[in-house]
Amino acid sequence: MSSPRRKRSRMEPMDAKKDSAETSQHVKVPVSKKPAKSKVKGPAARRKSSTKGSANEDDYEGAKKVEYSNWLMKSEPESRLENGVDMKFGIEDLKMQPKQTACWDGVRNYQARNFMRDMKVGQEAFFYHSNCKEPGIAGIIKIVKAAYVDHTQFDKKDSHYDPSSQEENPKWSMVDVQFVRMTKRFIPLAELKVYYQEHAATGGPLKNMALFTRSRLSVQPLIKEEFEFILSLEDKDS
DNA sequence: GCCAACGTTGGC
DNA sequence: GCCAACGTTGGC
Repeated sequence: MSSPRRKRSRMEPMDAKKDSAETSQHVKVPVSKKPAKSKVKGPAARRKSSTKGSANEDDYEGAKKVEYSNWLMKSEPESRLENGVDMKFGIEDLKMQPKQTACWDGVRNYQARNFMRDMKVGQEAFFYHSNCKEPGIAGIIKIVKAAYVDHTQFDKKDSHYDPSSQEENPKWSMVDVQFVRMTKRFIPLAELKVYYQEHAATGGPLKNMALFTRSRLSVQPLIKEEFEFILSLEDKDS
C-alpha cells in the first residue's frame, strides 16, 4: 500500500453508494498504491507483467491454486503528502475509526487488487507499517467485508483517482478491515528478514515470504505456516 | 535523499 | 509481442 500510504480521512457520510454496506466508513487507508494516473486504455487487461504471476485477473499459479489463509497489508504510519493529500494511516489511525473499521481503498496494482478479491470475511491479516522509521508488523486486523468497488477511483479529487476506470466497469476494488489487536510486540522487518534469509538457505516457514520475494506488493498473501511462525515470534524476546 | 527492484506505458 | 523509457515502492 500503498501500501499504504494513504490516509486521508474523509468520511463522507453518504456516499458509499450502495456498495458499501454498513461497515466501512471510508476512511481511507490506503495502502500503497500509487497515484493512479494511469491510463491504459483499451484493452483493458494487459496481462502479464513481469515476473511471475499473473498480473491481472487470474491468479493461478500453474494449476494448483494455493489457498491463502491470511494476508499482510501495508500502510504508512507517518505523514507523507501525495498530491497534497496526507497518506498517513497507521494502526493507531485504524483504531480511532468508528467500529475500528476502515475501507482499504487506493490500491492501484492488479496483483494486490486480485489478492483483495480473494479475501474472505473473517480472515486475519497483519497490519504492516511501511515507509517509516521502523518498518514492521504492528498488529492484526480482520476482513469484515469482501471486495467491492473502490469509489475513490472515480473521485477526481482523490489522490488515487483513475481516469481510465469507467463506472460501468470499475477497475479497482477494496475490502473493509477491522482492528483486532496489536501484536504483543512490534515485529520489525529487520528481524523477519533474518529469519527469511535463514529459511531461504536451509528451509523454514518464511522461505518464500512475499515481503521479501515480492517486496513491493502492498497486499500480500500468507500461508498458514508463515502466519503462525510470525505469531510465534510475539512471545520471543527478539 | 539515494537507489534497486520492478510494474506500466507505449512505440515499433 | 518486444522492449526501452519511465514511474513507483519502500528500505536504508
